[in-house]
Formats: sequence, structure tokens, C-alpha cells
Amino acid sequence: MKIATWNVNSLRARADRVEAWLQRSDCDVLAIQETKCKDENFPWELFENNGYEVAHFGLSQWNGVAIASRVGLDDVERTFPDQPVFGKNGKDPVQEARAIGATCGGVRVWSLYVPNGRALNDEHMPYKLSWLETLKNHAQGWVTADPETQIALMGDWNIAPQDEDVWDIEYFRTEGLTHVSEPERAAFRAFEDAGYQDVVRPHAPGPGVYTYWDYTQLRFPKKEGMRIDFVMASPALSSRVTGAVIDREERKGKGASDHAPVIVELAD
DNA sequence: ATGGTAGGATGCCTA
Repeated sequence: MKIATWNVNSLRARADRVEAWLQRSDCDVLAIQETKCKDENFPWELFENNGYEVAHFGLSQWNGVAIASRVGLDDVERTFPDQPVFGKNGKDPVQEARAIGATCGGVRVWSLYVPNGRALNDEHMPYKLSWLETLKNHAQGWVTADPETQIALMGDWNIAPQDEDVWDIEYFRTEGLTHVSEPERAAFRAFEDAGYQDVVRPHAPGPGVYTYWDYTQLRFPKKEGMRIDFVMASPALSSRVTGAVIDREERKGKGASDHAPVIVELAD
């Protein structure tokens, strides 16, 4: 079985790319982030025509997460329990469309779009950190309750956990940028402490291996990227992993998302 | 030279 995660940065703008990728990737499950649409604009037939069931959670033109599967799609859950709310200037707080879970082929899959902190002193940063801590607390509880449970927390984490996960850590430090700060990295490590493993890195080691390249500044041709998309697997799922690939080819050419798909292969 | 790109309810906000 092959499971994958991909921040597509607008499903409607990327429909042809996503369909072609589904047809050539041979993936059984795809966790999608940044669909950037509501259900009424979701391209349901794209998935149905290619043999996938799909569940979507989108509230507006922002965020939006989905799971497509050809090995079953059961017990769909929109938002994780107690998912923190966010409201600009404290107004109209809402649980944003950043998490959807479903059971696919015996694996509890979560498609996650972790909030972008924007800046170290921005109000989005404490939101990001509490969002992660709340998710971690529940994820820890799921494994404690059933040590054999197979869970994949996958998506765009908006964190570069190690210095090698950005092209120039000194640039990030000098500019005071997000994604590499100690609180963000501690939030990521907390998932590891709870038993979840980054199952891609051992099969796609750095340095210089990334999942995201900014559209600006010629970041992709200059190989200046970031590793911020992860598949964090519970212990029982980790032991099934036989390989992993970051599909850097998909970042090439006109009309690419700024993120590459990340694929994990599981033993039967 | 303080730029560049790409998406969205586009002439501004988000990444």
C-alpha cells in the first residue's frame, strides 16, 4: 500500500496536474492540503473518475483539506477534538479547515495543514503552537489507548525541524524567520516524544532534500527549499514502512504547486 | 535594484 501527502495550493488551479499525478503515482491514499475551495466548488468527479473515494473539508477560499482513497474511506472526522479556533483581532473565532481524518485500508489517516505562524511575534504563532500541542495531546492519547493503532499524521507542518531542512539556516536566523524557531521545533519534537516518527527522512536523507520551494526568488532552480511536509507515523505504522519518496519532479514546469508530493510505501 | 511568484471572494490578502 502507498500513502501520500501533497499540499496542492489550490485544487481547482491544479486539477490537471493532480489527475495526471494520481494516474501515474499508483498511490492508494492521498492526503491533500490547501484545496482552497468549499464543497460546492470541489472537483468530486476528478477523484471518482479515477477510482478514488474522497472526503473534503473546506469552509472558504482558504485552507481546505481532503483525503482520497481507493482502499476504503470510513469514519470521516472534520477537525480534531478541541482544535483551537482562530479569529482575526479576536473576532469570529472559527475552527479552520485544517484537519480531516479517515480510516483507509486499516490506517487512520489525518490530512493536516498546520497554521503558518507568519512571524515570530504575530498572533498566528501562539495559534500555531496551541494547535500543535492540542493535536499532540490527542495523538498521544490515541497511541496510549491502543499501542497497535496505525496512524499517519501527514501534511504541511510548516516547521523545518532540523537546520539541514532549510537551504541556509543562517539566513533564517538573521532574518528572524519562522519555521525554524525553538518553540516550533519543540512542538514538532513533542510528536516524536509521543511515539510518532518521521518515516520519510530515513529513506530521503538530507542535506539538500526538500518538499517545498518558494515560487519567488528562483528558489526551485537554485535548489533553495525547505523540508516542511511530513508523514509522522505511530509505532505500529512505522514498523510497516518499507520506503519513501519525495516526488521532486512534480515541482517542475509550468503550473506546479510550490510543494512536492511525499509518498510512503507500506508492507502488506 | 529592497525586487521576485502564484493562488484567491483580486486592485489586496495569503503563502
